[in-house]
Amino acid sequence: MSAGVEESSKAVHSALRRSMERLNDAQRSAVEAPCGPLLIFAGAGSGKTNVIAHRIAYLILEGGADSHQVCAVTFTKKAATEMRSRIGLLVGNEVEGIWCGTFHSLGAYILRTRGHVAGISSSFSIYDEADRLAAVKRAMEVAGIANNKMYSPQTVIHSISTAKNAFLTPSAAEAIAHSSYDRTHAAVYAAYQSELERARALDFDDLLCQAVVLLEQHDEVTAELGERFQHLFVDEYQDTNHAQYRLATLIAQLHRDITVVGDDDQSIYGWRGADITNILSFKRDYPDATVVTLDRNYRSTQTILDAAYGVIEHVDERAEKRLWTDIGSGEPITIYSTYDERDEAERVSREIVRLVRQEHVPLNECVVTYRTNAQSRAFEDAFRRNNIPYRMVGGIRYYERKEVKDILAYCKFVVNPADVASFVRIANVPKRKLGEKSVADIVVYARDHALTPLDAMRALLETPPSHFPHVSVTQFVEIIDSCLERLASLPPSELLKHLTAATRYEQYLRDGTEEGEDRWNNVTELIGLATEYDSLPPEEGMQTLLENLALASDVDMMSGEGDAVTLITLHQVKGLEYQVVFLVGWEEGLLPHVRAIREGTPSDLDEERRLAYVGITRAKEHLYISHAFVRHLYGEANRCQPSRFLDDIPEELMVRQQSQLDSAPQEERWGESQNVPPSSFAVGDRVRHHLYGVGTVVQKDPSRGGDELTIRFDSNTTRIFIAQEARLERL
DNA sequence: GGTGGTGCGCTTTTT
DNA sequence: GCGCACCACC
Repeated sequence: MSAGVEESSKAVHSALRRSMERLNDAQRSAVEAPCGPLLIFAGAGSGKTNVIAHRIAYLILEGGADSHQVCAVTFTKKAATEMRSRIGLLVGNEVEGIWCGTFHSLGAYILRTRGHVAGISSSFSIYDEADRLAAVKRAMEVAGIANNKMYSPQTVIHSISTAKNAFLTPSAAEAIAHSSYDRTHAAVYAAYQSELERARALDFDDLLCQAVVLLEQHDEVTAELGERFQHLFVDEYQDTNHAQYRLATLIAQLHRDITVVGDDDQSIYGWRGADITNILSFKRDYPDATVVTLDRNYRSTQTILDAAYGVIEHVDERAEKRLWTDIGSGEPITIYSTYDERDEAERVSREIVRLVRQEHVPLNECVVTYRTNAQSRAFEDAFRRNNIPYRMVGGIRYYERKEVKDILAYCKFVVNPADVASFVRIANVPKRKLGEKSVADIVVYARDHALTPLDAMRALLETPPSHFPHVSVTQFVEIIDSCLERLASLPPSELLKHLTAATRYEQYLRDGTEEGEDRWNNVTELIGLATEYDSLPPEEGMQTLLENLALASDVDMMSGEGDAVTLITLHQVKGLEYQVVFLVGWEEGLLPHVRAIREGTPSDLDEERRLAYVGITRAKEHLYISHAFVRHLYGEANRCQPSRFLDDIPEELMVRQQSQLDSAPQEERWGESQNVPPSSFAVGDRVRHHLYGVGTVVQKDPSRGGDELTIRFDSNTTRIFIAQEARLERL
């Protein structure tokens, strides 16, 4: 080692020591805990990522561990990127050796590099949700099951996913089925799985489950991997499902150096199979485990923490902990009682404008968070009306746009010509007179002769049946062949350019409309994205590009550029923090969601509660919570009661702002009031509403809480009001 | 085989 | 209130 390198390594060491001086006692004990099982209960805003980064840095710099033996698993790619850069600040270039990624990418990595011992092709495709749906539909056809109310693809997908997470093979699922309903699902599962095998494709569940099966059946691979990843770190442990739990356990089996970090209070993925008992019984799995609780919060005011505690303390099964801070109590929480979702969005918009103008809050520090994606609409409209820039996370994802999916499907098909889902998607895009019927024929021929769709087309061109679209198929095969020839030599971005040229995709999209331009822009954006993989060996670059896009989440794609308010769901906002947080739609039926109330178990309600908790703890300084008395769903007006969770926030922490507009007094809970005298409005009356302007009463229905008036406004919008509540002015 | 109309079902949350 | 699936017609 040269003197220069030694010098710089000493500098890094002292940087780490200086940085560790800033940790509190609990954080330091977590960082310095000896190798071996370690459980860190890390409350919201307790400096969790910082602690993991320090522990890994400490392990490498002070403990002499090789960075190549460190594996850090997170829940999202964004978290992985964040983790990697934090570690990099402490250990410098050493960070390059660390394996850092999501559980699904870990599964993909294991299967690509070692799957061959189980007969898994290293060029397998990853089927996303849409591919999976299409495959289930094909499987239902093959199994002769009609798509009806009894057997919808959605319920089948759910059954298959549940079966996979329980490590049931199709035949095992069939064996334990004790109703014709279950047997039918098992039959579709079997057809679906052979559909995937033929396509050399794995779905999201397979990435985890098949990796586990591989390790369980091949001790030598487990041992090799255990050596490779001697130090395992798992973030968001409360969100791990059974398969992820087993994967982590298998990797850690050899060296037993596993650090898990999580917060049972932030477990919100139970519906997706996450098992909160994984974290609660870590001590049972590893009796010698060290347990550290981080309960000092560096993010929020005490008011916000107390509100959060008020909501979470009612959860039955939780590890008791209460966050504290020395930041001070700060501002009270503002509660907005609003008329409907439009009013709610308008109030939030005006407050954002005020915050920006008067309190100089950057828009980037404002977030609006809701339970369901559908709620974003009212806010998009209001923000556009008020000229407030916003960015929306989720909704129509970039990589789910048709044109992006089409181009990616071409790439997937070139990399893996067995990929039926991709083939079906692109066979006739752009239109080349290769219709549904012919495509189906090719797929069936491929299935019957154990060929890839590509080879099936070649065979069919040799001995074409009657009415075979010879010219179209030849054209298509030529395009794919031209890409195949270049796959090993052209970098991904160049191959994409060749592909768009060969398919005349630009001409196809740029039809002169503005929408066409947008769509072509999405394609060029994709080509730009692909250049990031150009430095890898071409084929590997393409493989990695496809894998990263398949496993990217919305939050990963969220750009931090530009000054804008963020619109995001409660699930996706976990892990993020903002100066000002608006929690909207706090109504019975939305939060908690009807499904948790109606057909759910008490633990489903607890999960809703934790969702509320996650929302509250995102706020650094200002927290606003709003609810509406009327909410439009499926175009219909629904009366709503404020969420029960509002009752659990101590009254002295909040300031209530009733819409002075059009709602009844707060004490009077909606739906409780009876015998409201009929209103004096009649069909045909001309009225004025302060938000919607002038309109005509077109319908009047007496209801429990007052007369429901349907009013058609001159602006052409129709709204339903409760006559006694809405401040309507007769003209 | 492609296009355009109608009707139905749907919205939790996502790697 | 919208998107998608199905069907009738070109």
